[in-house]
Amino acid sequence: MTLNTMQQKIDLNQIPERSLHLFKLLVEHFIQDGQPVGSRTLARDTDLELSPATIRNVMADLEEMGLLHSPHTSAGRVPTVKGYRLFVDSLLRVHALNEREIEHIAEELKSRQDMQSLLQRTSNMLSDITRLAGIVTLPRQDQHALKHVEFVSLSDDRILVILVINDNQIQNRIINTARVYTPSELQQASNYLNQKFAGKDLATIRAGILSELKRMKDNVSQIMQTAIEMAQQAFLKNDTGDDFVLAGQTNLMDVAELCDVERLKKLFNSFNQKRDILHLLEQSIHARGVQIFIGEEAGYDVLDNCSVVTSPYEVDGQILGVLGVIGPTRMHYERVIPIVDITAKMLGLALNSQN
Amino acid sequence: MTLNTMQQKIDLNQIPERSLHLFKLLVEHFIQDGQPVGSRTLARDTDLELSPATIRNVMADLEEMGLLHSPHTSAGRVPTVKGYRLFVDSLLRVHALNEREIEHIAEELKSRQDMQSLLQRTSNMLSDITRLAGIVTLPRQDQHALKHVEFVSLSDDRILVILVINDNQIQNRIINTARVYTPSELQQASNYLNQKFAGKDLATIRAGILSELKRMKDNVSQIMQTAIEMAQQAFLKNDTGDDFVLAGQTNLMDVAELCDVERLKKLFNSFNQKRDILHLLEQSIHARGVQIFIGEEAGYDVLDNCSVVTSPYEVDGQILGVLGVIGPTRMHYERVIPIVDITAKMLGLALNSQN
DNA sequence: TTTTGCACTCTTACCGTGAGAGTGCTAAAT
DNA sequence: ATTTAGCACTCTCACGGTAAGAGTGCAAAA
Repeated sequence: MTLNTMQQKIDLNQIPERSLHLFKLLVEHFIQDGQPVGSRTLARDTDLELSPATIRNVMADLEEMGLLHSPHTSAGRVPTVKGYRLFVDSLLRVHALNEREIEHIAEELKSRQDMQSLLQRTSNMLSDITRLAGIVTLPRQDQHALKHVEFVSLSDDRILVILVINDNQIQNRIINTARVYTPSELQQASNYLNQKFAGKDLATIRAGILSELKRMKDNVSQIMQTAIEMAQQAFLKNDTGDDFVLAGQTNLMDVAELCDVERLKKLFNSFNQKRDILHLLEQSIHARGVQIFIGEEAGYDVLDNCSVVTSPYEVDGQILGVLGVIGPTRMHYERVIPIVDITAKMLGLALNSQN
Repeated sequence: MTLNTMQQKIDLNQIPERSLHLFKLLVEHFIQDGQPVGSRTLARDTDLELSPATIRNVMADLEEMGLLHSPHTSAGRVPTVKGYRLFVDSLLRVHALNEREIEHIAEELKSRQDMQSLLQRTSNMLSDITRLAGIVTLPRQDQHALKHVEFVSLSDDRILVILVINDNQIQNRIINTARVYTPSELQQASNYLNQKFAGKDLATIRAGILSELKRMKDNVSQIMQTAIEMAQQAFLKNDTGDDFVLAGQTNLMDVAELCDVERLKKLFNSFNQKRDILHLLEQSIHARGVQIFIGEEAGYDVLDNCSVVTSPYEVDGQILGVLGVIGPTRMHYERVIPIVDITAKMLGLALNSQN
């Protein structure tokens, strides 16, 4: 399996077979142990019978093309971002996971719980088996169907709204009201709303509420009026800010190239602010299959030296969200990619079986 | 305001006034800039007209008593854990917060929302104004009153249970059932349970359910049976593991004495596992007022070089949980202590006003 | 086109040195 | 009996020099 290219600046045919082979070897070597790779090492490791000098020439060419880089005169070479791109898009062959691993993932995801917990668990699992940071976005709820709405009076002017969305997502909100509502009013209101809106998606419901409000001037049953008053607040778009779950951040502290407190702090802060990471993830929500962001390619400089491997997850062909893994550019892509891929699929299945 | 002592190994009267004065000065100096403090510096900074040599003698005595420590021969002195203890318990005078600060805290806490969000917000605020890590435990729910229970059918064998506890805490659980329940069955069951158990605390309810189960053999109305079946699962004790909210961990990355990736990793991991931290916090749940844990005093070696300042928060005289701040032993106690103190009180007020 | 040989560069670890900071001790001063 | 001055001592830290090692690039030979 070879990944489809995202941006193809390099013409594969322009590069001799042998150079590509050596390049691939070099990247693999570097991913393995993080040290710049020199010509001697490479000569020893390949079955091509070549002298270090020849390999030096090849490496010089590759450097010219912008695929490699020397930290300094007498260090070996290290892949550039462009180099990683080429490697990942055209050279890498991922291993299929063995059955035991697949089994393990399936096992981990099959428990029957609400969606939030399931996603949390997925994130944990991703970080555990990759030893990197796992990330899973919560689904946008707009396009999903309301299953049930319920009101509970908390105090004179505070009402708890419970929205059940799509059979497995539960959302609680508290709304403040201008007057006291009796339990039976609330009961009737929720009956009315459930009858009218259950099964519709939230965006539609919001629109529906507005049109009801207009009609209300004319013929107003008391029940309807209460219901609509409630609903107006209850269905307000709320950006919880709680848009993804992250796990295993501490795994990143083991990675040598990120092992600088300043850098780590910036990275962790951007995890907390969520904004940048969210932007990045949104970019991949409509990609088919696994997508890979390398280093600051995407323009977020906190992600310097980091790669993000993502895949959307879906139920019934509808994309709900994105999951993936954040780690150093120097990660074992051939292992991480299929893990992300399979996990996304399994999560889709797990969510589907809940209906 | 002087804090009451927790363990008093040092007899204050055994130490000359002057030594105490110098000791206090030294600790304050060290807290200020983190460098070991030498005799010259101290001689310069005090208004006592003493030569460095005299001060050296005093310092030697203090070291003898185990209050100070020299990193090496020709460094200045640094407080030991025992030294901090003395400082915090007997020497420190905390500044009252100025009105602007109190105002700010009140402002931050007065929004009317559910308890979980309020606690999250409190934690954030603590970390923001102290520039350290803020922590707030979620209340143990056993002793609190059930306000309302509600069942929603999700699919044939899955039912959503919504528990409203104490007017402001909401808990969702999903339970699996052996057979299909109709909506009206669920409705009747919840009516029954609400009528029977609303206002009682969860522990009592669990006990009540057991005794109902026994009685059931005799006279069984269908409704009751359903209700008790549901309730049995619904009120199972669940340790969510989600027992405290932490904020501002990244603030700890600025602290020089923790600025070692290994150490930070251990610390963050213990935050994630929650167990140790929770144990520590539980120790202070029945203390009156602010309590301070210094370094590995409490036996958790991840907290080496860290102090934890806590205070329980309460509503109507009943302690709900604990909040506080985690930072380096070298923190500005005279500022942090009143912040934690006031925040706990304000949080109590904020929670109270919700009823 | 590939290889050999070689000079060159850069990093890293190691060592020795000297300045600076702070100590402890002894003897003198108050 | 304290306090102080004087002084030798110790330890850290920053600096510079050196030598080893790794890897390069280039020119000339194969």
